[in-house]
Amino acid sequence: MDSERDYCPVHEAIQVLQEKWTMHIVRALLDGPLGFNELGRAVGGCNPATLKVRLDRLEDLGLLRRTVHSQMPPRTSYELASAGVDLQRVIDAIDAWAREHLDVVAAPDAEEEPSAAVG
Amino acid sequence: MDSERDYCPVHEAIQVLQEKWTMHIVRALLDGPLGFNELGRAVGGCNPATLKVRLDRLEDLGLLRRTVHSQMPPRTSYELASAGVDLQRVIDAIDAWAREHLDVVAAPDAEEEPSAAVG
DNA sequence: ATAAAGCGCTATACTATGTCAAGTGCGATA
DNA sequence: TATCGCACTTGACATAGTATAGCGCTTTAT
Repeated sequence: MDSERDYCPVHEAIQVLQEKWTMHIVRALLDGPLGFNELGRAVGGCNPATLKVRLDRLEDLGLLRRTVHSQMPPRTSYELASAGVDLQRVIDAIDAWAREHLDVVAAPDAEEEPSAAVG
Repeated sequence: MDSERDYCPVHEAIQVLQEKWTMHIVRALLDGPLGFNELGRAVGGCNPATLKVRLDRLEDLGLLRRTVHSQMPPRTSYELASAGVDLQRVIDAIDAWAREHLDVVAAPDAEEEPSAAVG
């Protein structure tokens, strides 16, 4: 299906980023490495099954690194690789957009003009 | 659940953007208004049921505008509102990231260094 | 010493989300 | 005249995500 048209990296990127929890995971890890359960909580309660699947995929794509510190008791940490860190730009863009447009939705005050006061 | 912690627009934005097809829809509409089926095809084959749900939500959020040109035969067009157009930044960021990092995945050539030749 | 909690998962059974196919009523095209 | 295409809607289905429990072990609390 994808391979029929010429390969489009943006399309591919969107496919990855739109999976549930993925962006939250990236965002959480931008603040520094976290353990498995810790990360699950940081993103707002992702269940372990899904979390593992996402993490594996992101590791495969080279966006993050998994480091096992000890088998027993289990201790692992997940940390963004440079390709993952570069997603900061994306998160920042979303952040900027959200502050400008979603706050308005939350507080229906202005209608058309974003006015000058944002930051 | 969300309302327990203080409201976070970024989190909210991610919730919207991570729904399947949403970013593809926005991206497609950045090139100009499209009809319903046309849009479905442009995003790569979204089914009408999901497409309608997304479109309604995006309209609710004020990201796009739906214009009915005629009831019978049906003719409608979907067009980004200014809040939607502003997502261009987000798409651009994803685009830039994807070109730098996902192309490497598609063409396993270099390993660590993205080298100088990208564009 | 003993009990409870927590780590990083995995398995299982479940719900929600997204998909496919068909169908509507009419006008344009073949 | 038959077929297609428009913008959807409906309902049966497949897939994606969720909740819960549990593993073997260590640390902390009692």
